Amino acid sequence: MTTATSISEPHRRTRRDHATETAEDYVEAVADILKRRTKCRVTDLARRFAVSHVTVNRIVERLQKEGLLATQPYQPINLTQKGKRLASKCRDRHEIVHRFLLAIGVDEETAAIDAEGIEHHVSPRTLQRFQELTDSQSTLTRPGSSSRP
Amino acid sequence: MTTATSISEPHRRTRRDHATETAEDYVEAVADILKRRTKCRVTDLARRFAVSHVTVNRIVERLQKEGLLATQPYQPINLTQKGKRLASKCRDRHEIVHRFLLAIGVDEETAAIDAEGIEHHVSPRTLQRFQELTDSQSTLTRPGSSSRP
DNA sequence: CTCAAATTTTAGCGATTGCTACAATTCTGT
DNA sequence: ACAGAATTGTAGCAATCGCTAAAATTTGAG
Repeated sequence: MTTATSISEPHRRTRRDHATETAEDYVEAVADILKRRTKCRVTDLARRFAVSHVTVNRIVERLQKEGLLATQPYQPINLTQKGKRLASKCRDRHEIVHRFLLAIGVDEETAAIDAEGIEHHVSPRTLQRFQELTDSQSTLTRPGSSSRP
Repeated sequence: MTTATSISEPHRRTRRDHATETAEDYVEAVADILKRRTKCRVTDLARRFAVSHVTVNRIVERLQKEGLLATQPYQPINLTQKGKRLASKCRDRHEIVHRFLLAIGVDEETAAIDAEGIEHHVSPRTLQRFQELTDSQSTLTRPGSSSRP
């Protein structure tokens, strides 16, 4: 074993992974917005992510090239089939994480925030355990008494 | 509440947050390497993160400007007091997440990988629940029991 | 319809992180 | 001590994401 300290699998190529996270956040957001309103526009995404519309525009452009989003100049944004599939997967994963956090006694607001950050880093195996433990809500929900409101 | 759709707290300014994650990963790595060997060098970090030594070099330079790392040209890398404090905090958090994943029945390898990704996104409150549930290892460790009730 | 408002796009800047190629320095074996 | 190996630093490129300013387009009010 030449360099078997503990390097192998972990430690992602951050740059690429961050771009992937962005893609997931965006398709998830577009899907969510389309569920509430009739169309999703650059401005909607800019508000949601609290960034400028210019930033959104460029990211949408990239995701279009990657075949996740579809749009025409000055027109609303739609999901491709590929985008819909990814959005659905992300949504499921997101909800499992969110419900799990609630199940172990994390308050609603914290759970919402943490789920956003955690969702991209949960492997299928861990996700499955989250799911199982949320379903069989054995004795998890037992925080000394949920925090103070 | 002007725009209280559900935007407020979540959704970080990714760029800044990613830089912060990198900082945490690096001080944590430097601390870990210094615990095993006598000194930490650029090459060690390049191997660990599977990136080129050039990338490491530039990041070390940035973290030095931020007062987390200390080094001289062509010399090994050390942690400043501030860097040590951050590394210690990250290490604790990392271990809590890791142990929690093991406690809920995730296999060792998956737990190691996921802990790396999750650690940066766990709030103090969620971390506390992780800790509490790991300690009181009630009925968590029960993988494979996918029996339907 | 027409003109102003809202929205979207383009141009251009900076920061961070990835790379290769090459130069500079330190380390090592003889 | 010295030459070659290993390590570290520099130069310069690209991708992603953040911004402001200004141009282009669409929308909407009168």
